[in-house]
Order: sequence, then C-alpha cells, then structure tokens
Amino acid sequence: MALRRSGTASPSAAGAQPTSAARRRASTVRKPASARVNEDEIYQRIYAAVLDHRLQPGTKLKEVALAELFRANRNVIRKVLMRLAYNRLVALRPNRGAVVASPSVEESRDLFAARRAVEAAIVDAVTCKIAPPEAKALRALTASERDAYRRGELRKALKLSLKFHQQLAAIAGNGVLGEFLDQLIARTPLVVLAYRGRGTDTACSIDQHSQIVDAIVGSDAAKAVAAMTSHLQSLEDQLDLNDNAETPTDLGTLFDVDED
Amino acid sequence: MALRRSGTASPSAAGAQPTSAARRRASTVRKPASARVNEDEIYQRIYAAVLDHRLQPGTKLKEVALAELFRANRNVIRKVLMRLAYNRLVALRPNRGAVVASPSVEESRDLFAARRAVEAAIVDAVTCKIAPPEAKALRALTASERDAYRRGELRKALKLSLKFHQQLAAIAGNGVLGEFLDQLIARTPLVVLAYRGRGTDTACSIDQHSQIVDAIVGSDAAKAVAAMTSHLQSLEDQLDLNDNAETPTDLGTLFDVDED
DNA sequence: TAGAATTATCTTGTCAACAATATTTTTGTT
DNA sequence: AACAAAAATATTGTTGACAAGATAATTCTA
Repeated sequence: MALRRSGTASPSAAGAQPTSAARRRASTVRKPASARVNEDEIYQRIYAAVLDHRLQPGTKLKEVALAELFRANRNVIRKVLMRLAYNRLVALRPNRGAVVASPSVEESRDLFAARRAVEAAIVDAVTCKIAPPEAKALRALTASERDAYRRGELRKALKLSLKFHQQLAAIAGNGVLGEFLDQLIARTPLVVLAYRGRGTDTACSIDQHSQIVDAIVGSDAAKAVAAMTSHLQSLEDQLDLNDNAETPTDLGTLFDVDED
Repeated sequence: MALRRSGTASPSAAGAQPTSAARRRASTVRKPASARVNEDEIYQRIYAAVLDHRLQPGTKLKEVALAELFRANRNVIRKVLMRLAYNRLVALRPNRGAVVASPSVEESRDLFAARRAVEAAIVDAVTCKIAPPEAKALRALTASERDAYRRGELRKALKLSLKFHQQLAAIAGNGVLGEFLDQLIARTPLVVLAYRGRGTDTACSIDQHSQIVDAIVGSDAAKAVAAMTSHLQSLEDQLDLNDNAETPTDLGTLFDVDED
C-alpha cells in the first residue's frame, strides 16, 4: 500500500509504438492507450479484467505486451504479476511466464471452507464488540445493498455485498483476519466465474446479510456464526463443483491455447 | 516454489570485495562469504537470522549490502525482500528501504486470534477425516517431540512442534488454510521474540499436543477444537502483551538506530 | 555554540541492453 | 504426408548503468 507517485510524465515522447501483436492483445483489456499508469493501477486493471471474464483462465500474460499497453516498464509489470501470483489470481511458471489462474474444484472448495472459518471468527468477534453506531452502519449497508438490487444495479449490489463482508472484518478489528479475508475475497470471483451454475446468483444474499446483522445486534454469537456459515455455504452450493465437471477452462490451459 | 537452479558458479572471480560498511553489516548475519546462493536460500537465511534474534526488529536491510554479502544481484535481494514483506517479517517503506518488522502488541494479539480461528478449523476438519495411519503419524510426532525435550534438544523440539501444527494442516487437506497457517507460523516467532515474558516457554506444549491428538482420535471435534484453542491461548498468555509494555523494540525503530 | 540552509553522499527506483530459456517455424527424412 | 531434427523467433531472466529520492555532513548565520 501507499506506493503512490506523482507520475503523469510528458506524453510527448513519441517513441515506441506498440507492435501489432501487442496491439492485438491490448484489445483484450480494452484501454484508451493514453498516459502511463502506476503500479497498483495496473494491478487493479488486470484484476478487474480477470474478474470481468475479459481475461479467461489460462490466458498468457506476456510482460512486453502488458508493458507496452500500459506504457510501463517491464519491471513494473513483473512486480504486478508477482503480486497477482501471490493472490493466486495468476500462476507464475518459471521461465514460462504468467497465465491467468484456473482454480481447481478442490481449490475452490478449500477456498469456501477457509472463508467459512475466517468469517465465522470475524462474526464471532463482531458480535462480542459491536457498538450502536457500527450496527447502524451495517444496517445502512444492507439497506443500500437491497436498494441496488431492486433497481437492478447488479454491479453496484455486488460491490456493496463485498463491502459488507469487509465492513464486518473492520468492526472485528483483527488486522490479520482482515488481510486473510481480503485475500479470500480477491480469489472468490475467479472461482465463481469458473464454476457458476444456475443463476440464482447473489439475489438471495441480501436477506442472508440481514439475518447475520440481526443475530449480531441480538448478541447471539452462535446464531450469527451459523447465519454466516450457511450464507457462505449457499454461495458455494450455487456453483457446479461436481467432480464430473472436468474443469471446463482447464482444457484450454492444458493445451496452452490462448484464443484471441 | 521450485525455483531451484544448479548455481555454484566458480568462486574464483576475485573481483569486487565488499566495502567495509558492507562487511560490518555482514557480521550481523554471519556467513562464510563464499559461493553465491540462490533466491529462496537467501530468503531462508534472512528469515532464520530474524528468528534467531541476530537481526533485531528495526534493523535496516540495505539492498547493496545484502547483495554483496550473498554474492547476488540486487534484483534478487529485492525479490526476497518483497517476499519477506509479504509475510510481514520486514516492512517495506517506499523510497526508504526495508526494515525488520517490529510487530505491535495489537498485531501480536491479532496474530494469535487468527491462529486460533485457522487452527480450530483445521483441527475440526482433521477430526472428521482422520485415518488410522495418520493418527499413528501424529502420535509418532508427539513422541519424538517429547524425546527431544527430555534430551534437552530445544531447537529440535521447537522444530517438531512446528511440524505438528503443519502436519495437522496437511491432514486437514485444505490447501488454502494450509497457506494461511504457514503465514501465521512464519510470523509467530518474531512476536514471541519481541514479547517473551517469563520462560516456561514451550515446555508444556507437548502435553497439550498429546491432548489434542487424544481428542482427535476420540472423534470428539468440540474437545479437539477446545484443546487446540487453549493450547494457543496458553502460548499467548506466556507473552508480555500488556499495553504498558511500550513496545520495547520500537524505541530502536523510532530513532532508526541499527547498532552493530 | 545552536540552529538552519546547503552541499555531499548514500540508497532506492527506473530503465535499456544482454543472456538464457522456451516456443514456433522451417527443413529434411522416411 | 507424417514425423523428427534444426534453425529462427519470441519470451523470460539477469545484469549494470543511470535517475530520483532520502540521509548525513558541512557550511553559514545569528
């Protein structure tokens, strides 16, 4: 965090135009190709591209192409890829570059199990130390979440849903658990994208969020934990995590095809 | 992982001698100063130095000094420092270099709370899916741990104690939780060193480990979780995590003194 | 002599060229 | 035409030099 820099150097250096190959790949991330961007913006950009399914699992992320695309040095790209690899959003194979990660069924299950463990602990802590203003803030969050859903603003609703979980972590006040949750949240969408089944999607989650808050303000820790656990379980249940699924995207990865 | 390389280049290149400043610092890590070492060996070396208290919290880790010391490129050092920063063993301040992390009291408490959450989940999973051979392996581990203690081989005993926790994670079979535990275990010794109080130390932990195994093989998940939780709690209780402690090592950090 | 401003030195951040490895294309053989 | 070997290309890994920033030392002023 806090790696900010003033940036925005003079764009007059009319030097290197991206190669045609780089331009082709550039269309995948779709960027105005203007000023150079700093490190964590590149991170966010690629991250968003992965989550929006614009970059499918298995896609190779070549350093020079990304560097030319973002008008950044290859060194910066390298750091970004390392960060992404750390969060398991990309896989970094020695001497063979980075590819968008394709989480296995097992990994997906583990991820949700880990979320249950971590968020159960968070909810438990929150129930013990919740104060009226914080409870109010949680209520407000679920309310605006519900609003967004009713208006059909799915994008915003999803964002607020994320914020709900992170808000709980903030109230719990455990920085370490907070970091873990961030990591888990970062990895979840990739799993959801890879294995999403029938699309009840997140529609029902708002009620579940409310139930969690109810239990918390009622100081019923066991109930709150149970509500959170079943909430996450229902999310996992919406996925197609059957062993017969044969990991749809892994096929592309296996043969190393990156269709443009 | 698996970044191994054949390495061991000819040490005959009698070129650049380390500067006197670099040599002074070198004494802190104490290394024969021979052949160049690869990335994760450097990582392990610095990690061990931090845990052995040879590198006190707050000590600056300058890139060139480390590079000369390990006969490595600055780039390699940089990657190592990033990895260490990721595991919170060092703090990476922009434009100001890396220092050995000095965990706060709050962070230390959070760490143990997180361990309780994660390891509780692990123990719970283990109790559900334990098989006879694995149970036997756990027994063997605690046995050799006890042996090491009786022989006074504290170093080995500590190592086996670590292995016990990691073995549980392995049996649980959840890779994500396993990674989390690894991170937590990596950070724990720094906290223990910074805040260790009266030295009952880890002497009692062997019995507690046995109790955990007992509950597991007895298929009593609740009891096993409770045993693990109280085990970790007793470890935390051995530390001086009172707010009045004024974070002993932070003083050195504050004034940026790195006494050689 | 104490404190502030300036200069000098040291340290990290950035970059471009080179080396090593992997991938693709071409060529030759059966 | 299908397969294997070899060359050509492309991609990642490494290195050293330079720029930007921070720290330490010096000089100047009150």
